[in-house]
Amino acid sequence: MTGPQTAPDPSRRNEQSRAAILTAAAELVAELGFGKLTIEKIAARAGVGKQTIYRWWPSKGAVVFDAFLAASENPSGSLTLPDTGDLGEDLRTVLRLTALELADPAFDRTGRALTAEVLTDPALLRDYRERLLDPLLTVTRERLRTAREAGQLRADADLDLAVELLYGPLYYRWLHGLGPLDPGYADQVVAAVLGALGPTRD
Amino acid sequence: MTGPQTAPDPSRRNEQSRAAILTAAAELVAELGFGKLTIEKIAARAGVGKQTIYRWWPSKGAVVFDAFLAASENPSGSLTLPDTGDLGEDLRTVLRLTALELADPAFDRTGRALTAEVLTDPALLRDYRERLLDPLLTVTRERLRTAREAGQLRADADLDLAVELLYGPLYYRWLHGLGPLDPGYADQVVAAVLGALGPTRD
DNA sequence: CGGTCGAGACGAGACGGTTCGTCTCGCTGA
DNA sequence: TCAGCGAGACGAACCGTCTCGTCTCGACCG
Repeated sequence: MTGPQTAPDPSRRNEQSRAAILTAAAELVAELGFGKLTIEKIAARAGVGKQTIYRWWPSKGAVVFDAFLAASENPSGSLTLPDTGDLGEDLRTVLRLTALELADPAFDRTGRALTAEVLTDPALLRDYRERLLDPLLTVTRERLRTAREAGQLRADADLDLAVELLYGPLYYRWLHGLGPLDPGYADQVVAAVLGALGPTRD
Repeated sequence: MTGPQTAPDPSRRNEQSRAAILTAAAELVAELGFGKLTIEKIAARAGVGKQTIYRWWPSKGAVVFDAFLAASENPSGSLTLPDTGDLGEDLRTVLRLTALELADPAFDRTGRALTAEVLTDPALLRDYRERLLDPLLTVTRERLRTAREAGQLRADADLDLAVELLYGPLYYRWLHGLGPLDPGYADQVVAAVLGALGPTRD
C-alpha cells in the first residue's frame, strides 16, 4: 500500500546511497528550511541520481521525515518511561525533557517543518502516528495505568484524556510561541493533571 | 515591516480586485487543497493580473490566510464568550463549539493547510496571533478571571496555564487525529480543568 | 568450481511541463 | 498626470519521467 506500484527490490538497495540521502536531507533542511529544500539539491549534495530518491520515497516530506527518524530513533529501539513509583516525579521528568527539546532552536525549525508536512499529508501522518506518536502515547498511558492501579490516580481516570492533557498544552504553547517552555511550565502542567485526575482529597 | 519595500498606495487600491482575489482563493483552496493551489490560478479565476496579487501580498499563504480571515471574521468585530455566571457551563459551550468546528470535514482541509503555513512562516504566525489567536485567548482569560474573582477558581490559579489546558488538548487531538472531537470530549476537558484549578474541596 | 549472463539498482543528466516572481505594455480612473 | 490595473512575455528553478552506460549480485552452466 505504501510502496510504489512497481516495487523495487529492497534487498538490492544501496545502503551508502540511502545513508547519504538522509544525511544530505537533514543538513539541507537545517540550512535552508523545508520550503527552499528541493529533491535536486538533496541528490546533488548526496552525490546521487534523482531517480534513486524517487525510487524509494514518495515525496520530499517522506525523505525529510525519514531523515528525522533516523537521527532521533533510539538505537536500542525501545522507548520507555521512568517508573520510580512516584507518578508526579516521573511525569515531571518526561515533560521537562520534552519541553527542553521543543525549546531547542535547532529542533524548532526542523520540528515545525516536519509537523507542517505531517499535518497536511495523511500518509505521512499515518507514518508519524505509527512510528513515533503512538508508541510515545502508549508508553505514557501504560505508566499512567500502573499509577492508577497503585491508587495515584482516580479509579475512573480516563487515560486517553490524561495523555492529551499532558502533551496537548506543551505542544500548543510550542507551536504558537505562547510562552517559555521551561521546567517550571512542565511542572505546572503535571501538577494540573494530577490535580484533575489524582485521588480525591476526602 | 510587513509591507513591501516600495510601498503601494492603499488609498488607490481597487476594492473589487481585492474581494475577487480573496473569493477566488477561498474557492480554490477548497477545490484543490493548498498544495496544488497556485498564484496563477487565483489570478485567472479572479480575472486579475498576477502583479496585483504580488503587489499586495507577500506569499500564497498570506493570501489564503486573508481569505480565511475575511470569511470567518465576525462582522461586528467583537469576539465574546458567554457569561451565565456558571463557568463550567460557559466553558462547555465554547469548547463544544470549537470541537464541532474542528470536526467539520469542510473546515479540516483548509484548517490544516492554514495551520501548516502559519507554523512555518514567522510573519504569518505573528499575523495569526494578533488577529485570531490572541483575541480568543484574551477573551477566554478574562472570563476565567471573572470566575476566579467569583471564587469558582482557586485564588492562585494561573490563567495562562488554564487557557492552554483548555485549548491544547483539543488542538492536539484534532491535528493528530487521535479520537473523536465530540461534545463529550469537550466536557471531559472542561471537567479536568475545573478539577485541577477549581476551588479546593476542604 | 569458476566463468557467463541477465536483472535491476546505480550516477548522471536530458527532457517537456509547470509555476515562480519580475518586467513591460497600454488602459483607466481619481 | 500618475499609480494601480489586466494581460501576458520572460528567464529561472524544479518538477517527475526517461534514457543512457556502469556496476553488482545471484543463478545457471560447463
